[in-house]
Amino acid sequence: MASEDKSARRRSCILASVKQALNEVEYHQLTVEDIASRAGVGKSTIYRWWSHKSELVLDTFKELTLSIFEFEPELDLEQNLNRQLLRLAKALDHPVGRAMLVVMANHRELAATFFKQYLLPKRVQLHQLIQQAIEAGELIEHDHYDLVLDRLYGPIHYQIIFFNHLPDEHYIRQLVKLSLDPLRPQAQTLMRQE
Amino acid sequence: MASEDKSARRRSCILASVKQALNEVEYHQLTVEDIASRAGVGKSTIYRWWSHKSELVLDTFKELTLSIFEFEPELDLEQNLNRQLLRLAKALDHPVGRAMLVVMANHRELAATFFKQYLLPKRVQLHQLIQQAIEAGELIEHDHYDLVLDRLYGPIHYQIIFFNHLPDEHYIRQLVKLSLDPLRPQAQTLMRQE
Amino acid sequence: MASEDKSARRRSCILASVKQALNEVEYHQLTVEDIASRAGVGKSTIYRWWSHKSELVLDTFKELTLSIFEFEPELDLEQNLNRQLLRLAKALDHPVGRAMLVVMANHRELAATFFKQYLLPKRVQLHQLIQQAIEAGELIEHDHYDLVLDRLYGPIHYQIIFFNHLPDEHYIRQLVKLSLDPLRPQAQTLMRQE
Amino acid sequence: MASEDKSARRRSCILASVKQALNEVEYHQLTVEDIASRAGVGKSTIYRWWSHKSELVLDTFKELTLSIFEFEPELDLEQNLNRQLLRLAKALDHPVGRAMLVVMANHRELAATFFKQYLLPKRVQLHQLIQQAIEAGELIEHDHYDLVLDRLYGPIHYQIIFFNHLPDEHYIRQLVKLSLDPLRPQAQTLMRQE
DNA sequence: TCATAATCGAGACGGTACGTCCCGTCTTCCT
DNA sequence: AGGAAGACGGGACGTACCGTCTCGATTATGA
Repeated sequence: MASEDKSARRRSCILASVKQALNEVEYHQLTVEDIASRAGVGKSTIYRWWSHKSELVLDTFKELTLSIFEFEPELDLEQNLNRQLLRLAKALDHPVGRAMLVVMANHRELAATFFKQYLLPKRVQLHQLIQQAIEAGELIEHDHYDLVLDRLYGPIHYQIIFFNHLPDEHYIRQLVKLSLDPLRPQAQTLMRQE
Repeated sequence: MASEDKSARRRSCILASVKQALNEVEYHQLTVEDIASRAGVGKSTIYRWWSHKSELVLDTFKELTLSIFEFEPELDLEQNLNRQLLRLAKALDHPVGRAMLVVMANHRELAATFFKQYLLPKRVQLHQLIQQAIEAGELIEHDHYDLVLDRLYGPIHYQIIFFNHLPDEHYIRQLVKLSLDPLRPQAQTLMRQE
Repeated sequence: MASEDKSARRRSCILASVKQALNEVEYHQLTVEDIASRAGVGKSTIYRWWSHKSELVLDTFKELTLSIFEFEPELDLEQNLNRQLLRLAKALDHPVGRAMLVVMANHRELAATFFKQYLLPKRVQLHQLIQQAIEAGELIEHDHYDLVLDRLYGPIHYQIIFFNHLPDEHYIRQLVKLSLDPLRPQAQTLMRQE
Repeated sequence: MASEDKSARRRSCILASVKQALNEVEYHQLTVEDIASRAGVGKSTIYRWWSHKSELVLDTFKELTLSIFEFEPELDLEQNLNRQLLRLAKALDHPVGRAMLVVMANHRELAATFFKQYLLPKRVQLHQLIQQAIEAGELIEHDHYDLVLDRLYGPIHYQIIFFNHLPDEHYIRQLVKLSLDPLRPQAQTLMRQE
């Protein structure tokens, strides 16, 4: 229906305005009024769909990153991890990602919901990929999956939040390598590498 | 001198009020006026010493954690790491730590200064400790110190910010073990453990 | 239109709150926040329409005195002057008038604008009335209109500001008489009166 | 005693600083701290002698005008009035005079005291001068002394406060003439003049 | 084809915290 | 011992946005 189209177009126009605004100012300088006027929309239209500024930002982040978390079946696990973590790092370092991190820090309840509904599933996908590799005999079994994943995700977030610095490709490749090598069947001679 | 004493007492009274207030509300509900009235102090006194609410929170975190980052010379590296990271985790999970994380996310410039002046030195200490272990032959040499440290610090911050969850002692011991084992001279049989 | 009505009602509600507040405290104790809460209105609503507390007070004085400066065509010049100056005196002695005088003294630029736009026109009206009397032959011509008017207005303001005292009807009648008598055609025997 | 000297010097230095400051800013921008630093004096020294900023300003006005209200016995009444009112007008138009007027408007109680103790005596002197002229047969008797005086003082204050304008010599001479002529024994032909 | 309803922009509103300013007091330290 | 220097508690200021609410103008529909 025409009106749904219009609604949808308006919605993405608003999210685009959030993105545009965040390219110019940080989250705590972001105003709903500014977003509304950029989108040529009334403030009430925004509050009809999002109950808070923070949710608006989370949704913008979602829209922006929906496409980047897909696995490439033609690539192997390591390559997929490299690709994925690099994309994640870039998304987090992007102004919208920064804003999302602010919201996560600011609003614990909102953060919990967003994490469970959006971020956690991505993590689960990755977990499953590793699980498949184990079943395929490419990786040995172990009993600290969470740690393995945290040691992939954690350093990247840490670099961005605390060093204020986007990890480069080399950093990420090394990170993935260090995480996977000990899990390989012939892991006896690891750490002699590079 | 008497006046310095008084000043110092007032200062710590204010910081204590911040801590107390953060035990009741989150950072974004924190009010300078509330802090002032808890401390029995005028708002202007606070703004005389701290230019923003955020700096006040960072200072409170500093005061709270000054004592926890000392190494125990009688313990070995692994034990020291365990002890230290557990304390760090607890500090970050504490309301004041949470607030500090919000400030870090919110104010990038302030965050950069705070990190360089306060957090980074702690990290450097830890780095030196590892370096000493290498020179003592307890650990082998390698060339990705940053990664090693990020893989200690990152997961802890990640757990707290995203899972909203204080890592327990077991998690941390495992984290440290996984980080150190590959660096030990007889690393051939690692990953068979527990 | 409904919205204009509402706006106007809110406006006069705010002005009424100013008046009410000034009945209890003097100008320098007057608080915008207090006015707002009396009017059941947010501080921002006040600042949306008036840029300073002082303008708010001037407007309150205007509203209060709009109706008192009309000439009564059935009365003669002297009676009109008596009536008018008495009303003026009462308005100035009223708490709102006092506050207006404070603002006039305090903010010279604001005072100039207010005087030109509001007070001066009233004075001009009075001047024209005198002029008409001259043309009607009731008063003789002369060449110091300003002085004549200043000698009517000046003493009243002076009494109120410096003697802190509302001139009574008798004072004003005498003031008017002394000002008009020398201007009457048969002025030869003046000052013998009363 | 030396210390009294010093005290007195400090006192007049403070008053001079008030005057200097008022040459640069209006009363409501005047700060005690600024005065203190101009005078090279601590704030507490000021508050030791004056309980409020407003009293300080009134005292400054006193000091500035002490000398201008003396009658010149060699001049006749009209000349003395001219001289005196011109000086008064200039004093009121001076920044310190303006500030005094603000204080008079702002603080009614303070104003009452100041008026009774300082301004009223001057007015009484003038009244006595007129009384002497009556007794000497130069002026006729009448029964509205207050009005006569108010019609001298009032217009001058009115011009300064409302027209924001220092009355010139001509204005004042005319004002005095119009006030005195009707009181002269041969007052029959007045108002024909100039 | 026109009334009638729904939708939306514009932006005013009550509210709250901000960070600033300056008051008049109080303390400290130097001379 | 007294005074400059200036920190202090207090409190109003005027600003900035929040999230809510009201109002017409603009569409979109159904009689």
